[in-house]
Amino acid sequence: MTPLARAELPVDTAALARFLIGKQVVRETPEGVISGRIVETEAYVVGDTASHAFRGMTPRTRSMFGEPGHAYVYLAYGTSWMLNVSSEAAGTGAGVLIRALEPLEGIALMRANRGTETLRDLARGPGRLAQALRIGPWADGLDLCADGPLCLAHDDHEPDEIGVGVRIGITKDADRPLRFYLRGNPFVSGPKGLNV
DNA sequence: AGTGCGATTGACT
DNA sequence: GTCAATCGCACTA
Repeated sequence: MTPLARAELPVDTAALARFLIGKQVVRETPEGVISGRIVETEAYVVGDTASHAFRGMTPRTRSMFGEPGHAYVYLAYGTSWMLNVSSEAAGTGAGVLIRALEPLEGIALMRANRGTETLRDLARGPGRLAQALRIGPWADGLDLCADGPLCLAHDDHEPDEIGVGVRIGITKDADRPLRFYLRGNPFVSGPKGLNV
């Protein structure tokens, strides 16, 4: 398993969000490897009022302002951890939210982490994804382009058709087409009809 | 120091 | 379909 090289990541946030569709997230735990294919992402771009980075760097968002290809992990609604990939040049705050995975390896571990047997529910949604991979605050700032407990990787799978739509669950800047997903993939989150 | 509010989820009608 | 849980953060004063 070779991590994605930082040099091959598109600098532009929306381009990176699209690029990451079909790539893999690989999680190495003491119990074994967990991996999944990225089937849904959202871009939080420069100048985006929906982005946590919009008002400048804060203690929480510092990872969005570092080198690209690092994890930005935060807690949403006091209940769910979110995994993002930092984008743009160092000093610029932007990132890509990984919203859903198609489980590949370590499915038994994912079931144990999630407390459910339902394959479709293991990593469909950003909070579920983080729970399935046991991603928490420890991963904030981690380099995702290096060997380690969590990284991004290539996938040999044939590229499917990528759909574009509006982002889910936000109120500000809600009309921008910054959500990317694999058309028709059953592991894409969101209300029915948003993955067609 | 106080307060309002989410880049969600799961339980329930 | 509706709705509460839950808490760290950023904004106001």
